[in-house]
Amino acid sequence: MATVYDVAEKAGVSIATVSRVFNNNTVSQSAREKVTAAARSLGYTPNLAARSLMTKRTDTIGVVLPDMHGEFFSELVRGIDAGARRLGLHMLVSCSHDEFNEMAAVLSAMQGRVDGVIIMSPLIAIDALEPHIPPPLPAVIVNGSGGRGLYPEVNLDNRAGARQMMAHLLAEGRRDICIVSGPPDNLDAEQRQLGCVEAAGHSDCRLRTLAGAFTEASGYAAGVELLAHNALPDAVFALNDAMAIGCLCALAERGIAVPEQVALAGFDDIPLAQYLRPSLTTVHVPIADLGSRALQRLLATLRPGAGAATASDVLVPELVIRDSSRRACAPDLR
Amino acid sequence: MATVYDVAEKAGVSIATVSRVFNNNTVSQSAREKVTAAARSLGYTPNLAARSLMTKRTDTIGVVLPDMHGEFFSELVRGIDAGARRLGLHMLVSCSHDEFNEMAAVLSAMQGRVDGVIIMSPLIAIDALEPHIPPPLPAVIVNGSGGRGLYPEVNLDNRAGARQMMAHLLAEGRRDICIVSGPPDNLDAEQRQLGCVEAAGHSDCRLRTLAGAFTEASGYAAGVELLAHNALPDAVFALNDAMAIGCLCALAERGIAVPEQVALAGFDDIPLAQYLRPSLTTVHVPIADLGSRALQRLLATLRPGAGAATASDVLVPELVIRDSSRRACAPDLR
DNA sequence: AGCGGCGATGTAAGCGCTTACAGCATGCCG
DNA sequence: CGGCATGCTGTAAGCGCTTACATCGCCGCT
Repeated sequence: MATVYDVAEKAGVSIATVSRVFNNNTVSQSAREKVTAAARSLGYTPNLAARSLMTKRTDTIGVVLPDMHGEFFSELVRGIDAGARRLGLHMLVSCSHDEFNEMAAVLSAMQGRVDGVIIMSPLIAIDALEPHIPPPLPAVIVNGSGGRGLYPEVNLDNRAGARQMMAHLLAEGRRDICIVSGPPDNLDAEQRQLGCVEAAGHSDCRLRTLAGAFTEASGYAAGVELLAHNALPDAVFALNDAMAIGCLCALAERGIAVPEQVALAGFDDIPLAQYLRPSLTTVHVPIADLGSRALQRLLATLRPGAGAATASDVLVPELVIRDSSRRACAPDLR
Repeated sequence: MATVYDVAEKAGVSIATVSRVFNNNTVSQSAREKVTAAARSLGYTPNLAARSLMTKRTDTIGVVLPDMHGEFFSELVRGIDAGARRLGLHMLVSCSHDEFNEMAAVLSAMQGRVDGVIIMSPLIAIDALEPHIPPPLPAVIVNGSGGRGLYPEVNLDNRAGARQMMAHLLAEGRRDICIVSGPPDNLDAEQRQLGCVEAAGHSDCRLRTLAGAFTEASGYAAGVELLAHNALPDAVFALNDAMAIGCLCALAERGIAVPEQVALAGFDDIPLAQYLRPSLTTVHVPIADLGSRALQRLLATLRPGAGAATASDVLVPELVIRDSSRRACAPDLR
């Protein structure tokens, strides 16, 4: 590999000039041309390790995810990537498998490789995690909670989303609602459930809960369970779309008509929610926005004064009403 | 940040000893203990930039993806991540948006940040890309084609998968088959289509093609198109599951019974394919395997002699027959 | 004509680390 | 008891880069 010395020699200038050319500092036009020509002919690329040794920057941001399953994860990364690319930043991605020790390990391994990290941690409470974030490392928490304000957070208002959905179901006249919950200790799941309970509290409806795990299989199981006891509710609100799909499958197999006999609702608005039969009523979560917002926040701490930090860091999801919950089900022919 | 010097001073040893402790070289037990104690109390972490400056390794591998949409991408990354973690490697992820210039830019930006790259490029022909891969950078191509053997490749046998599916549809007695194709220039799509044509050639069936784009929306549009002309085929083979779902939606809306009137098949076997009504017959693609296989391959070139390089680098997908294509549709009650 | 100022360039000092090499005990051999 | 292999440890030389500081023309000014 060619170094600054090789380029300097070939161009007939000093290494400082070469370096300045690559860092957009003041260099005469003629010198700049000589250097670029020499660099090209030698196939020179600055050694980034050496550079970050001097500058103490890596131009890389770390992304720590709970897991890498499904739509949700890819959307988030996409949101972050879009912004990062524009700013010439790279993305170091790792996942913690929702395991505390792994999380700590990942974090300390990122130390020195990244300028900052975006941590998504719906399962692990942030305050337990904080001591494990290497102190000088700027971090932004996405979708976590329980932080003590040490790090900026970007959250989704899961509770508000759940309340909206409940309000909709109640407005449609549903009074016996069954929630299919998320995995234990999952913060998203907890918040969504909380929202449901809140909304139900203001009404005269009956609310039951069935255990789920945010997977299609668990939704299916919940649907089967529901039918086994011969006590079909008015409406089923699965706390994410994957479970709603599983549940829909179980209901359809047994010939239960949705939404005529039971209304069904999900949460997340994954792309194909609208292509199910019946199309799925759900809560739209702007996942990619969550990612790009987190990046903005991180950059605000990284390069103070650069981007105006967004005022709010709570995104409110939006109710999407489709066929699976409509009383008068006029087939939507688009 | 503490450096080797600080640790050395605190531990009463030389910096060489400190370094040796962190690189598992021969150090006396007593020295090792003193150093680890000092390091811990100072919160010392080796500066990785400095380390790679010396060792010329980054312990990071790059992953260049066409895009970051959906299940496919996340599965692939998951497959790579799993292996990388075990080996203490990091993952630098970027995406090229299927754009040639972006791809070249991403690749050159990775230069010096990674020890090798895994490139997935179903749209951009490899031989055009090769000149843009920085020469000293080991690379593995996933799911690309047109390479001139400069880099190892890991491919999926899309053709074989499509042939299997066609054989199945023919065996079920379908004779008027409509393919919903993928986006133009997409290699996966081309191979799958080729497989279909091959299989049809050996039979007396009629084969038509409708343009698609691997999205739910394009599948839906294809379904609408099919119905508009009042010329329903025996079977629809969408070249990926997303389109099959869109198509199923269109058919269901018009009251077409699947599989009674039309058989429907997809390709990919995304997790929820089995939770559709009817459950979707498809071709199972071991995406995560593709990723981990690529990683193995990359490591074989990175650390010669380490892992026995896998003999084959073509994965054959597997036919998964579900309800959407069965003649006698006994509802599968699981 | 001489001088202050300014922009372009070169020199050299590190950034924090690994590692070749040398030095120094120690224990064993003849 | 001297000599030598052996095992730790320290010294110092970089890895390739950025950047403070010094240098040096050169211009425009009085």
